[in-house]
Amino acid sequence: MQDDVKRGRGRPKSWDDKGTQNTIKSLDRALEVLVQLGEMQGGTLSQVAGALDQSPATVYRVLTTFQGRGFVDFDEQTQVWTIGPAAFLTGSQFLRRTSLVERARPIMRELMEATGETANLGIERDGMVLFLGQVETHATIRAFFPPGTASAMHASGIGKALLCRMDDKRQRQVLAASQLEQYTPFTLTDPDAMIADLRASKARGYAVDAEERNIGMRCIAAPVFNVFGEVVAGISVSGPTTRITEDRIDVLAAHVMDAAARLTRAIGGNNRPA
Amino acid sequence: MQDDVKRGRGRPKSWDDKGTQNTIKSLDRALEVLVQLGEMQGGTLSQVAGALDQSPATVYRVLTTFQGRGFVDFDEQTQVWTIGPAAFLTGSQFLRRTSLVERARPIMRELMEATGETANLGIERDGMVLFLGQVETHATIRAFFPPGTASAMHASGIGKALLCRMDDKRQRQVLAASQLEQYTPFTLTDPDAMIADLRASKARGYAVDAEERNIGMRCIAAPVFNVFGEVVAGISVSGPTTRITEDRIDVLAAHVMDAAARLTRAIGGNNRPA
DNA sequence: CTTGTATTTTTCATAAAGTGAAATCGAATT
DNA sequence: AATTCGATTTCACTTTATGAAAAATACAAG
Repeated sequence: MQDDVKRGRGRPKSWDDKGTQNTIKSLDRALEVLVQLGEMQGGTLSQVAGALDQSPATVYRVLTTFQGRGFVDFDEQTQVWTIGPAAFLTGSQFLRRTSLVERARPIMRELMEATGETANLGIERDGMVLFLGQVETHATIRAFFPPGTASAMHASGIGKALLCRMDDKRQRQVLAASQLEQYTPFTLTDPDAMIADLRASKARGYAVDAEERNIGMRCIAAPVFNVFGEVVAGISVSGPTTRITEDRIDVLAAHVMDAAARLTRAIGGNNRPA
Repeated sequence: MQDDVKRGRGRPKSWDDKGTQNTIKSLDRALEVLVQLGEMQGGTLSQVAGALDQSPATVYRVLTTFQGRGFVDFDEQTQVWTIGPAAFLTGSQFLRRTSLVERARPIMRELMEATGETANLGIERDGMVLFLGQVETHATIRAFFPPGTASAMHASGIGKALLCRMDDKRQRQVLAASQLEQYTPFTLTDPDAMIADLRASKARGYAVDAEERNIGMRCIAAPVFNVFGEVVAGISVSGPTTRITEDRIDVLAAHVMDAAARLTRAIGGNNRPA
C-alpha cells in the first residue's frame, strides 16, 4: 500500500483555493428542473416553474429540449410533464458499474422462482435504504418499490439486515438519524426494542419486517458481505401477509439466506467474522 | 372515437408548419454527452470528447456540471467519468408512472393501423403466454385472443418470440413444462425442430406462428426488452392465412419489429446485448 | 353566446454566458 | 533529464439563452 494517491495526468484542479467557475449555469438550472420534476413526480409547466421560481418561458424550453431526447414525456391530454424513458435508461447505467447488481440479478430471479415472492436488493446510502433492483413475481413493469426508492432503515427488512451487521457506532449513527419515525402500529420506535430485534436478527441470520412500514406487508431479509466481511447490501423477499404467513417464515428465510450467501460469494465477499 | 383531440389550454404548438426552434442547443449537446457516457459505460474526458467530436474544454465543463448534481461520478484514480447516483434516482421515477400495458396501447394501435391486422401484447407467466391486451382490426374476420387468455408458449408467435430470447436454462424449463402438445398438424412437437425454429427466430428478429395453434391463423411476433436487456413481453400481429400470406410476412414483420423496438424504448428498455 | 381568466407557446431585443483555440501544468514515459 | 500526453484554465469572441410581454387557445362563468 502506498501513501501517495495515484492521480491521473493533467493539470490538477485549481492549484489555489480560489473557487474557479467551471460549471455551466444554464445546464445546472436545467438539471434543477429535471430533479424537481422527478421529486414532484410530474407536473404541469406552471407547477414546475412555480416550484423553482423560474420563468415559464425558460422552463418550457428546457422541458421541450429534454423531451426531444426522451428524458421527459409530455401528456397532451393532461398537460403533465413527467420523467421519460431515456432518463431511466441512462440513469440505469449507474447500476452496471456496481457489479453487485449484475451479479445479483440471476440470484434474485432464482430466489423469486423458489419462493414465488418478489425479490429485492438494497444498500445503505446516507442513512437510508436505497433499493437497487427487484425481480417481481409477474413480469410487469409497475413495482411496489421501484429501484431508486429510498426508505427508512429502521422500518425495512433490508434496512434491519444491514443494521444488525454494522458496528455499534454506525448503528447508533443511523438510528439516531432516522429518529425511529412511526409508520404503523407495528413500527419499532423504542430504541431498546430495536436493539433487541437487531441482536436477534444477527443471531438467526435474517431480519423480518412484520408490517412495520406498510400494513399487510411482510419482508424477510439477509445481509450480503464484501471481501472484508462488511455488510454492503441486503437481499429480501417481500409480499402480503396473506402469502407470507408466520409458519412460512422459516422456509422463506432459508431461501433468502441462501441467496444472500450466494451473492456474497458472487461478488467475492466473505461471510466470516467481520 | 372522436376526431378532435382534447388538447390542453394555451397557445397551440406552431400553427404553421414552419419548424420553430424551441429547444436549447447547449442543453441538447449536454444531454448528448450524458447519453454517450451511458452508452459507452463510462470513459475518460478525451474518450467522450473524441466520440462526440466536441471540444474537450466544453465536455469537461459539461461533465463537472453534471458532477455537481451527482448525475455523473468521477474516479480520480482512473480519470474515468461514469453515470452517477442522481441520474439513477431521477431516472427511476419513470417506473412509478405507467404499466407496460398503458405504454403499449398507442404503439399497438399504430401497428394495427399500419398493418390492418389485430395487434397483440403478451408476457410469459407460469410457463404460458398471458395475453395482456390487443387492438383489433376493423376487418370482419377477427382473431380471438381476449386479454387474460393464457396460451401454450410453444404454439404461439409471442411465446416463441419470448422463448428465443431466454437463456438456455429457462428455455428448457418452459419447453419441458409445455410438453410440446400438438394442436394442429403444423405444431412443432419435435424438440430439435423447436430449437432450430427458435434459433432462426432470434437471428431474424421475429417469430412466426404458421397455423401451429389454429388452422387458418398466422401470427408474427417480436420481443420487447427491459433495461437489463431481458425479454419481458412480446408484441404481434395475427390474422387469417388468407390475409397474412407468405409474401406479406417480410413487410408485416418489419412493422412488428419496429413496434417492439418502440415499446422497448417506451418502457426504458435496452436492445443491446444483455 | 359572450366575456373573462388561466395557461401555454411564441416573439424579440438585450445582455449574459457558453465556446474553442491555445496556453499551462503535472504525471507518465523514454 | 527531457519529452510526450492529456487534463484544466484562461481569454477574446460571439453565439445563444433569457424574461417580459404578446398571442393564442381552453375552460369557466354570466
